[in-house]
Amino acid sequence: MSLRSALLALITAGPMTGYDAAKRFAGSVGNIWYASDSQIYPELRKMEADGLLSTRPVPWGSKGTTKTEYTVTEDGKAALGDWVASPLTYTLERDPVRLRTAYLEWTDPATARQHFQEHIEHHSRVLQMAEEQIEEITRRTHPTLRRRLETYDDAEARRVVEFKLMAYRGVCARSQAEIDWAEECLGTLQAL
Amino acid sequence: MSLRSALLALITAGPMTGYDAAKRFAGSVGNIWYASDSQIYPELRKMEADGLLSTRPVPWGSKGTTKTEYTVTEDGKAALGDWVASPLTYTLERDPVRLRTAYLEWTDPATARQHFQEHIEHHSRVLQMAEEQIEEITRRTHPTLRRRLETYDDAEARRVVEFKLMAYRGVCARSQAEIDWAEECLGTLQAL
DNA sequence: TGATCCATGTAAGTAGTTACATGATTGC
DNA sequence: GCAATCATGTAACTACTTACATGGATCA
Repeated sequence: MSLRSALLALITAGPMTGYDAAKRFAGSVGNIWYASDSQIYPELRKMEADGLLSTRPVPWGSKGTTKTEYTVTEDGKAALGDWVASPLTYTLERDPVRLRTAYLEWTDPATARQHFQEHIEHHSRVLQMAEEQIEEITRRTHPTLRRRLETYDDAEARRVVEFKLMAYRGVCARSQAEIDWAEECLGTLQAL
Repeated sequence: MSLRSALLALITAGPMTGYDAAKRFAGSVGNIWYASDSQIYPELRKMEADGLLSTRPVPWGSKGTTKTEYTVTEDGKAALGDWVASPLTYTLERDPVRLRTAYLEWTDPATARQHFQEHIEHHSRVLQMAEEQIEEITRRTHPTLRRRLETYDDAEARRVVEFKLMAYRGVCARSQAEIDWAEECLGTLQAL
């Protein structure tokens, strides 16, 4: 139900169409919980069917065509509240990187080195993304956040901003740890 | 195909029955790539069908019953080699903890605090598990590793051990980073 | 004789992936 | 007139989860 919660949380920032939701998703929550457009559209419909979202057709173009605008219902807000308050279920480790690392004796040193280098590159990209988000959140230039903050007073807004920052600081901390680890491994590899 | 690779890697330590594989899995690779018994048994059969494992019935009990012993074939070893050498595909972030964190304004401070405390508890357990594994690997008392090392000479064995250690050091580094992050968040929460 | 291993699954369901599919609109 | 963006999906597949199911062997 994470996708559902992510969408619910996103749309609490304000009513938006499916397309708009998909775009905003990619620029905000999607950095933390990735979902493809082909997952988002059907999920929105299911959420409407379940009463978490209400819809309103809004005209689009000149030919009388419409697009669908979604708004979070009271039930939707309640569901979001339930979700944040429910205990997280931690699934047991399932880590492709560590799995690969544990059996690197089955390849040559050059390939092993490359494995760690790619890990560093990947997490450098993630780190950069997270730092950009932190920047936009701190300066409150992030479009979706901006919209969300309109409905809060100053003290509440500070709280809202702080939680978003915590999340991305976590992403940074994690990626930095991954980079440090991979660099240490590269060192050990040399010595081997 | 990670489960398949994990099983392949496990059974390169030496021939084992399905039950034995499931038990050893839980005590070794399973710490890095969890799988339930109900996933393991059918996968072993599929791997046999695909020629990665060969089987031999071994008698069990007194009533002429048998259990199946699996051995990695040459094809299986080749597949394992291909897998370690293939580039890892990094999927985009999908992080339930960060997702939850980003929307903690939808709950009360006490629940928010609990969220981070549970995170710390979870990662403390993971950290402890990884440290235990490191201990057993370093002292070479780990039963599956011990069996694996029989087929290697001293220099190779050192290399094999080192990769296992790298993997678990990664698990430690990650969990430690998670704990540090959650503790920092608890601090920020107080100040809020 | 009862608990605890040993031994091996199936069946139904959920979540997510990959690839494909289509047409209208706006701005240069 | 053409590209980019707006708008919205479906279909087939893979991986994993949850819950259930069964019976022999060993040992106190």
